[in-house]
Amino acid sequence: MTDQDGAAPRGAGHTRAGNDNETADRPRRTQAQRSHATQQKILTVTTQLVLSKGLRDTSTVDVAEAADVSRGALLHHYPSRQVLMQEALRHLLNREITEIKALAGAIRAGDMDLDGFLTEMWARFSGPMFMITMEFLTAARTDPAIREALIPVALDYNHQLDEIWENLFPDLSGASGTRRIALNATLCLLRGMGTQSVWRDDPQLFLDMLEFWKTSLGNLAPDPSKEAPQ
Amino acid sequence: MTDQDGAAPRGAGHTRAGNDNETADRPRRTQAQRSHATQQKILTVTTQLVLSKGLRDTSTVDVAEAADVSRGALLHHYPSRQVLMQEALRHLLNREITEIKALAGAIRAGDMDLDGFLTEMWARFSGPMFMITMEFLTAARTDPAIREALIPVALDYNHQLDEIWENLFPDLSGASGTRRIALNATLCLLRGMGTQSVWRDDPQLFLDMLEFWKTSLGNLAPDPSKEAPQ
DNA sequence: AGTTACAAACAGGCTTGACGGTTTGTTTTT
DNA sequence: AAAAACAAACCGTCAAGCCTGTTTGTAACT
Repeated sequence: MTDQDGAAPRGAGHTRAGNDNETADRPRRTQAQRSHATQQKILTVTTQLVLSKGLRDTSTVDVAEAADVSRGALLHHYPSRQVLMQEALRHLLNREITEIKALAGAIRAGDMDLDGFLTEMWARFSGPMFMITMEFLTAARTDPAIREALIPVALDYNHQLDEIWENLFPDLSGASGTRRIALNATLCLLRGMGTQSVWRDDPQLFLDMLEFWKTSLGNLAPDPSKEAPQ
Repeated sequence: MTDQDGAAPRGAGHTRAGNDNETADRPRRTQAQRSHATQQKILTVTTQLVLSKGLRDTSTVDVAEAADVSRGALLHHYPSRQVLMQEALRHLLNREITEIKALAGAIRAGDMDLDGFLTEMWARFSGPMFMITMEFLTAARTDPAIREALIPVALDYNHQLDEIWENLFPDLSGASGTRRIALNATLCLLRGMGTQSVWRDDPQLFLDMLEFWKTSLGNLAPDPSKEAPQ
């Protein structure tokens, strides 16, 4: 929505001479550029529509109109609605994974602690990304195609968080089971809070829960007991 | 599906004598009985279809066929698809609330402790009821009608759990804030676990998370040894 | 020239709500 | 108590709208 592809006119190598008159409004991009720009636009618009209208109420007509391409063009790049939605999901989660990787970098560099990490994660789980994910997740329960597309990226996502968690709780290196459990419990809490926020408008309660959880986790790391080797 | 209403022939009070010949195959119910039976059947079948096909993929034709009534009859009782789904949601959650009340009774009677309660709740949040609820919850985000139907019953549901919680943590009577937060965090954890179970098949992990959380909650009650149920 | 990106029109299927007609139960009249 | 009038439950069909995927055609790029 923000970046119109027409705003990047790179009228590079004309193999063929002549027709300079078209350079004004027709940027003359390569095929790959055209394809990529169109596809990005379509996928972005698709996730936005899923956010605003819901997955099942987003038709290919809606997507084509919002992306300002013809339905023919849409079907050219994504031969069926199913493929379109699968790709939109992968696009969304892969983008999210790269952002999570940035977080991991900050934590490794010592620029972020557990508190900041949880705050950041809550911002994500109460934001648009999670809501879109929930649309797909709900659909995945009864739609095998969505489910198949969801599982690998979700596993990748969780794996990234696992690495982050390892840096946040180095003390638990022996009890990897406990760390895995604590991470997953934390994520489930966030997910549950995210779903609650759909119908419940009580930001303070959510912050309190986060604080409550942080103190619970705080008891994990430090001294109070030596963790058993296995 | 399993029970045909014709299997319960209650040819009770004939105000009018005569016509015994019809009692064999025509039970002769009152209007109210007919209505009630049909409506119950429709609502039950609707929730079952939402569970198996998803909310948006459940058409009124599906419901009519599965409930073994004509579409005309369906539209007579529920004048639009929207109303049907709203009523199905209320039906579902109200039934759930009565079951929760039974749990509350068991806890008041001392027949159930925190551990048992959490196990029971996890059984619910990983079962069909929660999955159906998730369908409606997801729809509620973008569908105001569903949202309006959801909020009051959800509040009622939470209120019932609040009373249960009060009996489970009598020691925290002073810090009602903490208790409320702990309850909601617990529910959010369960909800998150429920959503995870859609695509993740690792029962042991879920049990471990539950155990993890139980110990965390155990630290809440100041005195782990003695809690006097007067 | 040949491939790729895009556009527009079309056919088929599905869904929803409306409508007229039929059966079943209830009330009123005699 | 029987008949008649009424109301509610129920059934089958219909038109309109939407969505999907295909097909045929045009412009752009290599």
